[in-house]
Amino acid sequence: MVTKWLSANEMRAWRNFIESVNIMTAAMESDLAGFGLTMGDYEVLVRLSEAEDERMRMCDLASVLQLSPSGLTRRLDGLVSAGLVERVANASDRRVMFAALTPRGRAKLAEAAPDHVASVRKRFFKGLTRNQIDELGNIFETVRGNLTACPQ
Amino acid sequence: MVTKWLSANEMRAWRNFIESVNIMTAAMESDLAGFGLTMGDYEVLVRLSEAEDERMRMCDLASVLQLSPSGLTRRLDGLVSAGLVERVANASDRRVMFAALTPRGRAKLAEAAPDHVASVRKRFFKGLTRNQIDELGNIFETVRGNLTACPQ
DNA sequence: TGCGAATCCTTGCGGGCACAACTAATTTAC
DNA sequence: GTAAATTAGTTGTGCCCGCAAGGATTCGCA
Repeated sequence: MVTKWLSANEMRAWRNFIESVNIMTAAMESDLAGFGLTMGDYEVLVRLSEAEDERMRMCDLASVLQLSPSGLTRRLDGLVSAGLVERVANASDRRVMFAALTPRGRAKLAEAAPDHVASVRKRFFKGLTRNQIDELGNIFETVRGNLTACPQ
Repeated sequence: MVTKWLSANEMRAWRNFIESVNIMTAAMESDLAGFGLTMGDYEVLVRLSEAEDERMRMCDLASVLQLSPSGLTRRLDGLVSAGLVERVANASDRRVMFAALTPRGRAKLAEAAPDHVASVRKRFFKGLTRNQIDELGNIFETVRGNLTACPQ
């Protein structure tokens, strides 16, 4: 089979994308470090804050966070010992554990969120037009759809 | 200071972007695993193959790969023991080490590249129009420029 | 020339995560 | 109704990486 290499414009898009992701994640990670949170921690707090009763089953949380079961267990360990999240057993199905936001977790998220949003603006949206932002939404909706459609 | 939260279209762009990155990197990592390479390994081989004499100074390589010095040392350890890269001392400045592609490294890259390109098409470009790809190049050129302009 | 500062790389250490194996609980199938 | 299969979560192990410290070399400037 003949390989169809990337065209010049594809290569430009791909390289700029990959390098942006690498640099941006490092920068945003360090932006959040001042609050004693990693981006992974922050994601957990956001997801829980948006969930019904501010709690989610471990497996659902692992799924949306794109994390292995063991990875989530360890990430939660840190958040639990920091008092931001607590584990809650479920009486009706004793296999499952809920991760639940604590008042301290809610407060920590409220404290960090404005800074994080500013970080997203500074690192990502700065200099982009309204049309470009809409187009980004379209493009990555397509990409995400493809990825979930053919998972392997 | 009043927080300027993300608008609906900004939130849509950001979420789709983040989730796409998470899922895509995992998928492409597993695509490459069949060749015994991680994406990090592959990046090293690509950079070296494009460099003059197929070799780069460790610190330059670490810089372009967005990697700490120790991280690069360890990543090279694996590639060296696999025989894909070799360390070459520099007589004129004995502090520096070169990472140099070996014939086996060149062959491994040639072997894996077609599959990797197909992976990029399948995971990223699939379903995007020519205009969207060009716009992606523009957008992430802006983003990358911002990131390198204000490193912290 | 000589000594302190800077540069380059490696090593010790610890954190974060995946895989596999394990326990516990629930569901399915016969 | 019970055994097998499935599901949920944790733990052991190992890899990858960053930070801090250290050793070697070179540079800068008096």
